[in-house]
Amino acid sequence: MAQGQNRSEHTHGLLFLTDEQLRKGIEAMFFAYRGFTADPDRILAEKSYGRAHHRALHFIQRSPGTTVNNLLSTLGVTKQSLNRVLRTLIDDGLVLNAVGTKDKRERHLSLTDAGRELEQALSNAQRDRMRTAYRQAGAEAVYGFCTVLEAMMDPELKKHYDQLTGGDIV
Amino acid sequence: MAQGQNRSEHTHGLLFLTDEQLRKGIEAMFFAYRGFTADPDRILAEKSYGRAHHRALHFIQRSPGTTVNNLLSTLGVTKQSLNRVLRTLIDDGLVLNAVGTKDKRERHLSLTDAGRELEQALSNAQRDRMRTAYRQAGAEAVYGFCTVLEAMMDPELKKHYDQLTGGDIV
DNA sequence: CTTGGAATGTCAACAACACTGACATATTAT
DNA sequence: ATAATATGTCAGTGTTGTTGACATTCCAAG
Repeated sequence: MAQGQNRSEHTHGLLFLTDEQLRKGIEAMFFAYRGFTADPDRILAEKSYGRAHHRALHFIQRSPGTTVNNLLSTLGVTKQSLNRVLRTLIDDGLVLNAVGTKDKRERHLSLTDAGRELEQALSNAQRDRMRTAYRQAGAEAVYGFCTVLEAMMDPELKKHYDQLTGGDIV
Repeated sequence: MAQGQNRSEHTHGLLFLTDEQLRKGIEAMFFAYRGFTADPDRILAEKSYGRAHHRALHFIQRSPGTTVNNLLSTLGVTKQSLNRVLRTLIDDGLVLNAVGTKDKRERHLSLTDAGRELEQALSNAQRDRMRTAYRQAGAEAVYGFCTVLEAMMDPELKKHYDQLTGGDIV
């Protein structure tokens, strides 16, 4: 692994980046994302749910009472696509769909106890891998990890990210 | 962003990681991966190709003359799924399929000039974003980024990654 | 109060990309 | 000769995304 030897060098304060280094980063993203989703995917397969269900559960847990429209722009899919997933989650008693009190057009989404339970199981599996990777890599690496990822986001998505994370807790 | 203030602390040499920090990493992966694929996706949409075509082109470019079986285990899909994609790429004249000289059962895959051209276009788009993110984040961050991603990979996939990248060039 | 637009839900059709299972064909290894 | 390997293909299925169209409900502005 040649720890620390081959770190990228500065040239006039600008990073000198070879195609090789960039391709390595691209492949790292590809292979890591597979690992990132592998554990929850196994749980989901048992319950015949998919990754889309996981994402919905995750962001509803993260912002209880959120509206459909808000969830739509966070996930970046069409309402038809989200609705299919949401329909099964509501029918299966994992998600609650409450008509807004102030604006009765809006539906406020939240998790039921069963929903929280599944979300926890999925989240635990994913966080376990994350924790292991973080510990293996060390605090400095984790800081760099988040910094690069944030710089890779589309500005529009970065807004959602910042709103969710508070934009401060590394 | 509170640079450097809230970095994770050590406790007896072990990272102390809150659920919040882990969830933040999870969301960073989600939003960043969207950005990661956004630029090539736009090019692919024009040519009515998909992400699967991009992945095939990428890894064939990376290991010219690779066999179908090798590509299969790198991509982690079924041969039927890969074949569908490969079929169109061969028919469209982007990929060459050569019978093996030593073992005639094997097919060795490589890119044609047209294939190299498209791969370059896709790769450029993806590397541009990567380069911008890298420069924005700095050398230390890039090093940490790769380290965490590598720690997140499944061991089986890590092998492919190491083989491709030489496992040394950060 | 009527009208326009916003938020939501739903129907239908379609495409990409993954899966399983089964089967065929060379070719190599035993 | 037989078994195993590498590849290709057919058929069917499921998840997740897309468009387009249309209905409902409700808020807000004229």
